[in-house]
Amino acid sequence: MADKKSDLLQGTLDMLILKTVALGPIHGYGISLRIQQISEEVLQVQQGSLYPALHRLEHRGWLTSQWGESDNGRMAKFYQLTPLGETQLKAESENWTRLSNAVSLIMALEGGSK
Amino acid sequence: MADKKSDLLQGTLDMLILKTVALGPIHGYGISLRIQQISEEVLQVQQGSLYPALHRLEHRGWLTSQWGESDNGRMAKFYQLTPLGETQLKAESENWTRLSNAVSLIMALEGGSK
DNA sequence: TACATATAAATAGCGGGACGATGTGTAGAT
DNA sequence: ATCTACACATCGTCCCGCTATTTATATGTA
Repeated sequence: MADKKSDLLQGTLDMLILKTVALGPIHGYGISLRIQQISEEVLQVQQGSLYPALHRLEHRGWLTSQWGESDNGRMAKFYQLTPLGETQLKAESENWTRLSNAVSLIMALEGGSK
Repeated sequence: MADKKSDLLQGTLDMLILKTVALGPIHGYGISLRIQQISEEVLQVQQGSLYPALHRLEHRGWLTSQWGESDNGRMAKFYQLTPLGETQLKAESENWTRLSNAVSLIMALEGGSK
């Protein structure tokens, strides 16, 4: 209610996933752990956000998947980036830089109160 | 379709409005112009996003408004920040810094494609 | 043995919010 | 007379992240 801080910046999840997968094939659960670790526990990807997002990205042709075995011998679905996905990642990355810089321009202005 | 780049980073609109109003009383239409100008035409606030957001913020007690006369002698609703709004702006601003830095951590990683 | 925790995937339902489309009205410029 | 800019507003849609829940296996521990 009122202020409900999200664990993510809305709209960045797809990009974060693509970027993480771009580092090398990895399964879904691993993606969420990696994002959390690299962001120093700031970003947290809920499973209810993660899996729908993965299906979305696969459905759009940015990712492909195949079942394999994880480190501890469990079945897991491994994702990897398609060429299309690479293009998309680049586009989203540039868009992020553009927009976040623009936001910073506003937020850096002097004059809080009065 | 497929890629539909937004004019904003989702979730930042409230903060941008609060920040813009914090610079001094200003009317709605003026807010959208200011954000556009300061961001060097990168950020564009659609009217269909702007006015609902203003009402939302006012309803939450972060802004107050009163009718007045704009520069060119037209009627316009001028908004100003409440103390509560100031607190909120500060909170959202800090959250933005925290999250956007975290996103940058991920995006700055080496290794795009193998 | 039983239980808890971590790993791993998935879906359903909800709610917020940004957008496009549309509507109203005035003032100034061509 | 018409077009553009100014100024406010609402409606419907769609996207997407969250909570909650389910299913299942492996490891560790009491």
